[in-house]
Amino acid sequence: MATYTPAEIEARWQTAWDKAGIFTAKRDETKPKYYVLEMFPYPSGRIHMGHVRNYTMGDVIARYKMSTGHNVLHPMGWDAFGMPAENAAMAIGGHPKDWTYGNIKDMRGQMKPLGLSIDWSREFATCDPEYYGQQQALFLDFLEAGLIHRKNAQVNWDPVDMTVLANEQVIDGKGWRSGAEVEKRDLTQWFFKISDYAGELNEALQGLENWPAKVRLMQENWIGESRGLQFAFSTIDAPDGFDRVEVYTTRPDTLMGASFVGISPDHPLAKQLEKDNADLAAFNAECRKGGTTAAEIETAEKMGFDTGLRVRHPFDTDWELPVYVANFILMDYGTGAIFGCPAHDERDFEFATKYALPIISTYLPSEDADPKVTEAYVPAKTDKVFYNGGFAGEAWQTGNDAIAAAIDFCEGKGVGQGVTKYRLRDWGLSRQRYWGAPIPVVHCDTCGVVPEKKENLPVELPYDVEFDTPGNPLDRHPTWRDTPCPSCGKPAKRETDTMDTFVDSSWYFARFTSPRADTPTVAEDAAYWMNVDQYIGGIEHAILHLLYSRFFARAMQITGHLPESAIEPFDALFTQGMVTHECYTPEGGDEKRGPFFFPEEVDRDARVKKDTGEKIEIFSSVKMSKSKKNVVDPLGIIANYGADTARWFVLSDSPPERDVEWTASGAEAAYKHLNRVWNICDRIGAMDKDAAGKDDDALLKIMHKTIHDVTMGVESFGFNAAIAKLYAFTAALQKSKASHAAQREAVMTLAQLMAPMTPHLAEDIWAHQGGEGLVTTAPWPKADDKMLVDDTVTLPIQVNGKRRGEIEVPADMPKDEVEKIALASQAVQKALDGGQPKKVIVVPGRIVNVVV
RNA sequence: GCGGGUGUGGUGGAAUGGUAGACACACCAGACUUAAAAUCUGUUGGGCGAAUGCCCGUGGGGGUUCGAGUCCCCCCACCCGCACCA
Repeated sequence: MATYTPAEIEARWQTAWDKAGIFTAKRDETKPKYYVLEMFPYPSGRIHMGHVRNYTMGDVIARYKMSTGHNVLHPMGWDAFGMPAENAAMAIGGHPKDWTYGNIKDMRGQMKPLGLSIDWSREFATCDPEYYGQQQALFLDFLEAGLIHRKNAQVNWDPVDMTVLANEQVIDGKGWRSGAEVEKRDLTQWFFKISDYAGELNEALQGLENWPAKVRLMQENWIGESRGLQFAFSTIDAPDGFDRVEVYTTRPDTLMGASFVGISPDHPLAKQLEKDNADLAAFNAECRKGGTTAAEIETAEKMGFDTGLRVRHPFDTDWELPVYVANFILMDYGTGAIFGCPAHDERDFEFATKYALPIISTYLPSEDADPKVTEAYVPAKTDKVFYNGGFAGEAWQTGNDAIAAAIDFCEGKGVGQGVTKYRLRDWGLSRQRYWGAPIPVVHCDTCGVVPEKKENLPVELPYDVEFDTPGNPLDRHPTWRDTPCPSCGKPAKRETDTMDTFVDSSWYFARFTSPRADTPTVAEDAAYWMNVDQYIGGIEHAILHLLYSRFFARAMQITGHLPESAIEPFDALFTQGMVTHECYTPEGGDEKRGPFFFPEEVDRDARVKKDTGEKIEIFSSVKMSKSKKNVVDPLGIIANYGADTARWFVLSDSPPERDVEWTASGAEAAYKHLNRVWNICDRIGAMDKDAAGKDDDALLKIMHKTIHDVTMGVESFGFNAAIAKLYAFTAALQKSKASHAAQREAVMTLAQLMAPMTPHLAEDIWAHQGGEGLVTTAPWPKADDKMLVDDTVTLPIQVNGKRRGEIEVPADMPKDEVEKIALASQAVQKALDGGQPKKVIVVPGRIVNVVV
């Protein structure tokens, strides 16, 4: 008997697919197109199980769509710019470019054995000058269209290394290399005006019906639309030019509970006042220390500084409020100034308690509540509110009404106006780093900031750079910066900032439609292939990458690079879970700190380390990471079991949107199953072709049900459920005594249904059974509706919602007859005990419930 | 701090508001074998019972419903994101 030899089978079929060229996508107006895309990988140098899972899911969709008559585009590329390449250059020497391209070569070599249906002819890396040159062209077009502007922004500054740090390089407020306390610094930087599109991006979320609701919700919260009142406090004896302090509030209904005005340490007024106030200057400097992340700012202790300045309440000019500088107020949001209402805001309450400011209640939680405020009362939007002073004579039913009514009231009194604001900030794209796409502008002493001419693109990165000192090597390069001004021709300097890598990934999906063109896109190709029909990637990209891409699609449409129909570039989105694994430490080890052992170093069942016999501890499954050593190398799995086993396993055990735990026993089981399928094929091949069988119909009935269920499963990302059905079908086939013809039909259908998941094994079975051509290009099997319906159904009988028996009835029996039979059943008779049922619910084909 | 998510047997998980635990792992028993491995068959949520059966059970507590793992409210635990990581 022959045995299943995945290594040989897989290599053979991959060669066959290559020869047939079936994955090369060409425009074909006669077929419906289908564009399936997995988020492209960062070339770290090694594929991991997360990649295997992500690309296998995309491959299942791509192969399924191919067999249902679609013209499929399924490309792959590399998100190749970014810090790790520079870090590697600094840590181990070498050059980011060499490191990156070396990694790409390695990873491509590791991905090919997976047997993915990828059109490799479209492959590119974002660090290819041919790609980022087109990106620079887009930048220039966006700039001309007014979609990009320059302004100041804060960065993390390491005062010892004299360099800008990424958030992830700031650890506990200190630089990761120098250990120096990080400062916030202002730099002039480029920004995409994404905030101009906040309203539109927010509104269009509603049309993204095939996106997960949670991603839409996360984006909605991120954009953060709010309706509020913008108004000004007039100041008393303030410096020139600061007669008023503009504030924005979403809670104008609590204006009569104001007790202080707070401004950001970066507010112009704070900066003006600190000139004559050393203590305030010191306070502001303290606030500028620490990281720039939202989490750090919001969890930092609330600190304030009384500037001594006073303002007048807009509704009572005798009422004076102090102006504090406070560390929790962001200059980027609203006007950088707020009024504090401690009675109805938890943060303001904390602040007012700390600095002994008045706490004035305007609402009470109930009519007879104690008016003495011991904690902030924040009415929910739908809460009934009980008015307690404030705007005389105004009374509102709920918190929500109160806000809208307060805006009307204030506008009527000439105090400010209602405005809609967004939390979304403009997208800063400048990075003070080498390994990114150079921003194609020139700084000229005469002409100022001048865009580079398109014919001079790409502005290529110089290769001869040094990483021995921190900071941006482009700044130190002796000649690269020198260039004639594109406007006046005099000697000028290039900008040395490069683009955020999120820019690279914000349009790559469009580039795949014409990857070699000398314009960013080609109209006919973009029109044919866009949009991405199915996009697949990690939930960690739910906000930034996906929001930036949506903005880019709009910007590219405005500048003529994408058709209007591609304004939302991803028709359907699927966010898949991670691959996790147990962690192993020595006995008494720490779950978070280790030290850790690799899975192959331990004997899991004996709970010992293999070489030393040392006892080990097993900790729960978490995301695979190098630091925890809980990684399983896909290459090892492929070498031992083959790619089909790896593919089958990552699809089988968990729903795709959830995390999947990699277990050695699970992988082993997947391998055993594929062996079983192979053996069944082998057995059927050896059968007597003419021998009579029995129960052919039963086998074919299961077959058609499986076709139906697997088709539904694949269409709805229910891969794990589809695989469960395939297990059941396999078991039925294994036990079947049906005729050769029926069994052959069954095993060939099994191969077709498995083909998207385990394509190599499926091809081999198909060929063994004499199937025509490749199973990959064979049309998807169709379930025969007649075979799906059963003549009789088993209905559970419930009494008061508890299962008490069952009846078997013809599937098409009318409701009243079912009811009769149910009532006559032993279980119901017993429960009725001679009485009458109060109510009988018959759900046809489902259940009968008798209420007694 | 803010935002999002998850919670079902020993384990991963299944279940358009309609028989909770499909399918798989693990365990146990059996077949085959001199033996082991491989393979095949069967059992397996907990409790009570000789038994047709009965009671309990989807993180905890309430609610809506003829019927709730599923919908609503409150609570607990864990995970993810937070704008210069990709």
